[in-house]
Amino acid sequence: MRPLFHPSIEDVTVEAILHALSDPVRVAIYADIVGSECSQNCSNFLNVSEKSIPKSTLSQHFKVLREAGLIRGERRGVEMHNTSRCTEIEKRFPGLIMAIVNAHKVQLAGKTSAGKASKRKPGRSARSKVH
Amino acid sequence: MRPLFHPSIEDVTVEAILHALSDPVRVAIYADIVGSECSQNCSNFLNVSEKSIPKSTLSQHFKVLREAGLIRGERRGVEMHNTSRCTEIEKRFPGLIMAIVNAHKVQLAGKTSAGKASKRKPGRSARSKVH
DNA sequence: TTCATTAGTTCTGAAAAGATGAACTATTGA
DNA sequence: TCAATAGTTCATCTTTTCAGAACTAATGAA
Repeated sequence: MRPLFHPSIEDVTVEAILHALSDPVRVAIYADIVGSECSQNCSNFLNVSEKSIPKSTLSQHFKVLREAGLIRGERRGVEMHNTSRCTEIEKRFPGLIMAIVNAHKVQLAGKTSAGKASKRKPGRSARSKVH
Repeated sequence: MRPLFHPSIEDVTVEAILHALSDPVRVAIYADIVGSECSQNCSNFLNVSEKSIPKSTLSQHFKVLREAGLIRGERRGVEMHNTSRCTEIEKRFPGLIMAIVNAHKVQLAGKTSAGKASKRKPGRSARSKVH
């Protein structure tokens, strides 16, 4: 198996980052990786969306995130450990990642309180996470 | 001719914004519109890229920007006046537009000084603008 | 060792999105 | 009324994305 490609930070482009994060599944994945202490493997995201996503598609999504320079993927035995490269990117494009992740939070918050203003269900939050 | 569609600000999504700005031609157009006092019509952008862009393609690009909620297009007589909706978007997604536009500036700056560090040609800047 | 299992990638064909020339619409000015 | 201009829409081609099937590589059990 061909080793995974990761661009060096100076080759990372805004276009690629925006493109990668313009997909709802990919931002969801990325937000989870950024927001989690421990690294995450792909299978944790099989149900990131309403309908479950085929693993070939997930694999492609991870590839897009990797090749945009957003995450680093490391094979650890049989599974994959994905970590975010956000400190590197923060250096190159200050504020970019924060702004995007925040904007997404704003949007999600708006969605759940769509019908009745700021009254949210007491149940589990948007996506429960396995740590 | 069907009147132009503009989403109301609460229907604007991060995904659509990122997608719209993940295209080099579209960010260039958008940056120009944001950075210019007077509104811009489409034909000003026929040479926004190295090779000239067909007007059907330009028209599509403007449509994408409009429907993402990034710009407002108004027919004034025979031509179109495009203005940015950045203050609205700033309210909904604070810092987002700034971060993206800045990131793009960083990237452009890095490109021109690629060979010799921070020594740039004295000529015209990346794109000259007709005001 | 050998085999089954698990995690992920690659291949391939189908579906969706994007680009663009040609035809069209609407406004202006001669 | 007609030509010119600015932009849109349509039809077609190209590119990208999706997802099932087949494949690879590591692990653990027999």
